[in-house]
Amino acid sequence: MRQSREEKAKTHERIVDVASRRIREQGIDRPGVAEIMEAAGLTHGGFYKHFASRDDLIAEATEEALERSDRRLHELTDDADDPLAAFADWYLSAEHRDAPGAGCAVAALADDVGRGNDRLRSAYRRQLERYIENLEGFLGGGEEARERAILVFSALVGGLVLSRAVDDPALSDEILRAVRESRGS
Amino acid sequence: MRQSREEKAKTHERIVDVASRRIREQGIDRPGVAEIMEAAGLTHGGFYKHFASRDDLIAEATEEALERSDRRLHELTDDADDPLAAFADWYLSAEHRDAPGAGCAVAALADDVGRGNDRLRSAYRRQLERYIENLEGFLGGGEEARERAILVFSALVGGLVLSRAVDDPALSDEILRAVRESRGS
DNA sequence: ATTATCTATAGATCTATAGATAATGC
DNA sequence: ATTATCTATAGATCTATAGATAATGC
Repeated sequence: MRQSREEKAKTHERIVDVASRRIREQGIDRPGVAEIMEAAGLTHGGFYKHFASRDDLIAEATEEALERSDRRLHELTDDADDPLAAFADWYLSAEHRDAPGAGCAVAALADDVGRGNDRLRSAYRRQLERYIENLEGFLGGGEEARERAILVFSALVGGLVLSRAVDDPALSDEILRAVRESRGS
Repeated sequence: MRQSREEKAKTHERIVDVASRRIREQGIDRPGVAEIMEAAGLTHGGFYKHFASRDDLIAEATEEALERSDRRLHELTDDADDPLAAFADWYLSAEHRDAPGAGCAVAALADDVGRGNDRLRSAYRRQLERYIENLEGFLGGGEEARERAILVFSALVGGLVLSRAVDDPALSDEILRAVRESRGS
């Protein structure tokens, strides 16, 4: 059942999309090649005609997840009156907390990338820089805007990962609320 | 080469110590039973006389790493004039960033615990509550001290994990400095 | 003829167990 | 006699490859 070249490109994309979701949900180490291929509607044997290795897919999937995070930021803020509020309210929402597979890769993969290879760390740094630049703009630019942007984004990431790790829903909500309402001030 | 009961208890502790360090360095999934036992100076066969399963060791090692984080906080702050500054300065130091295996487990294991089982999440929540209570005290108590404690700790955790994940040393230092100097204000 | 995917499997790695060994402790 | 650790290995799982199949595209 061979597909056309165009179909193959779509298949490739589908594998990367599935993987980019699974690694945010399960971490970089857990999802196996067979699991990812099955979720993409394929058998695992064909995998190596698309990727040189599992590591290669993970790197592509990480890059895709990070770029998707950037597109999300623009969707949320491009037309917003108060872009910082729009972004922070989504970032620290229960919806975002409860759907890591569709959420910010900078938060979901922070610890994994900290232990990862150069390709992962480089993609991660590029996306973090984009986040910081955007927040800097939201904060009006000026003298200490970059420093404040870094502080605000650190609090958002920290609040989100903490809210996901605790087993007490009330505490989890409290964390989201506390960081959201202060908005780093 | 049998050891005494007392020796066995020490061996058990040594295995847990090694594991608590390795999981902070490599993540919860990576270090294998054989690797941990070898680092503890043992062969892997004896492992199951100490633990029911690998999961069981990981849970004990996570609990140990979290409690160690609490002891560290007290060492740093019990005699400090400005306990918040003493804690934040260590938390966001290059030394802490560069030695995750000996550092705060709440940061090193945040994403892993978010994907983990109830035992891990429960231990994590208990340690996070202790951190918050202590920071609340450092902030002088009062009306909004708890909310501010949550905000400050979120920024510390976020700043640390971001500084570890990026591949640019200058940016990494900048993140530590930005969050440290603002101290959540 | 080429190639995208499938079936089948080799080889490596990892958890867990079985049985042997040798020192402890009743 | 009991038991802490060791050697050896079973069984499962995972990455990667080989060869077959069937549709594309020169």
